[in-house]
Amino acid sequence: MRKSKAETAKTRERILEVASAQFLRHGITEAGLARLMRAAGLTHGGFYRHFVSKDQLVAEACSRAVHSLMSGFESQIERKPPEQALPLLVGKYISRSHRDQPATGCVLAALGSELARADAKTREAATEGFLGLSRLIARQLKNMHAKKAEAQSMAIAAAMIGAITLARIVPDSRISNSILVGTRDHILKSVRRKC
Amino acid sequence: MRKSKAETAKTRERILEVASAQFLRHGITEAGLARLMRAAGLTHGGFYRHFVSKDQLVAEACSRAVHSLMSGFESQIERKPPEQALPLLVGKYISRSHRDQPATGCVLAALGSELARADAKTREAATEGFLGLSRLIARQLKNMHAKKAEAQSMAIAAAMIGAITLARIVPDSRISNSILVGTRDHILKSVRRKC
DNA sequence: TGTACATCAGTGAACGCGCGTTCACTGATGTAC
DNA sequence: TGTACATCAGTGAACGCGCGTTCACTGATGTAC
Repeated sequence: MRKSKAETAKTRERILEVASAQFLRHGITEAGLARLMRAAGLTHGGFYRHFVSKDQLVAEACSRAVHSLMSGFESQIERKPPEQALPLLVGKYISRSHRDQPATGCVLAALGSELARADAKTREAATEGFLGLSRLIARQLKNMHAKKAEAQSMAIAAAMIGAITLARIVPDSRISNSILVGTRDHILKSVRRKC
Repeated sequence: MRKSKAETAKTRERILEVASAQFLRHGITEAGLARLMRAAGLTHGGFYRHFVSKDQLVAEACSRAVHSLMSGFESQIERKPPEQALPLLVGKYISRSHRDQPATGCVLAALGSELARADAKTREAATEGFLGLSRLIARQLKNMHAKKAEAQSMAIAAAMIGAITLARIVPDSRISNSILVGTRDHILKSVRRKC
C-alpha cells in the first residue's frame, strides 16, 4: 500500500486543507480526527504517518489558513492606492459573505476564544495572522508616524475580528447586519478624519 | 438525603456560579460536568436534579455571567457624566486585569467563537449581553442622533471584545499590551472627535 | 537494466479515557391527617 | 402538635459513545547491488 513521495505529499496537503476547513467550521475540539480523515478520503489510522499529534495538525492548519487568507487580501489590494485599498480590505473582511462562510474565512474570527487556550505553536501562528492583517492595514495609513499607524491598525484589526465574531453569534440577522455596517463605517470614518 | 428548599436553591446557584467560572476559564466543551460538580462540592449524578441537560446549564450560566458583568459596569458608572463614564467603562473593559482574569470577565470575549456554534438559548443570552454593553456605551454618546449612537456603540463594543480576545491569544506580552492600549486610545479618540 | 530487499503509506481493530446521561438506592424534608 | 407517608436531593455505579493514539499487517515504492 506504500505511496510515492509525490502522492504522500499531496495526501498531507489534502489533510491540512480538510482540517483547516473543519476547524474553522466546527471548532478545534469538535472536529475529530476520524471524521476529518474520512472527509479527506482516508481512514483514521493513517493520520500518524503525517503528523505526530492533533496539536501539530492544529498548529499547521492554522498557519496554513492564516497565510492563505493574507495572500488573498494582498493580491486583492496590490498596486491600489491606500484610499482605495483600505475600504476594499475593510469591506471584504467585514462582509456578510465572510460572516456566512467561516470555512474559508479568518482563523481569528472563527476560533478566537479557542485560540486563547491553544498550545504555543498554534498561538504563534494566530499571532502571525493578527500582525499580518494589522501591518497590511498600517501600510494604507499615510500621513502618520509609524508608531501611531501601528497602534491604530491594531485597533482596526481588533474591531474587524470582533465584528465578524459577534455577527456570527447574534441570531437576529437585522442586528447582525448592523454590527457589520456599524463597525465598517466607524473604521472608515475614523481613518478619513485621521483620528 | 433530601435537602430543604432553601438548600436546594443555594445548591443550584452554586452550580451556576462554578459553571460560569469554569466555562469562562476553560471553554464550554472542555469544562466537563463531573469536574464541575466536584468543584461545586457534589457528585456528578445529582446534576440532573437541577438541570435537564448541559445545554440548559450553558445557557443559564451565560445569562448569569452577562447580567453580573453588566450590573458591575452599571454600578461603576452610575451618576457619572458621560465624559467620565465612557473612559471609565472602556478603560475597565480593555484592561490587563480583564485580560488576565477570564473567569470573572466578559462572556463574549472568553467564549466568542464557541458561542457562534452554541444553541439558540445560549446565543440569545450572548446577544442580550452584547446589546446591553452596546446600549450602555450609546447612553454616553451625547450630541448625536440615536441611530448614529447605536451604530457607533456597536462598533465600539465589537472593538472592545475583539481587543480582549486577541490580547489573550498573543503570547508576547508587549504586543498583547499594545493591542489593549491601541484599541483603547483609538476608541476614546474617535469619541472625543465625534466621528 | 534487472533483481532482492528494506521502507513505509494506509488499513482497521483495539487501547484507555472522559464525556453526557440514566438509574436504583438512601434518608432527610415536606405534607396530609 | 404528633404521626405516617410521599417526595425528592444527592450518591455512585453503569450506559453507550467518540475521542486521540497505538499497533500488527499489507503491499506498492524506493534503494542497493
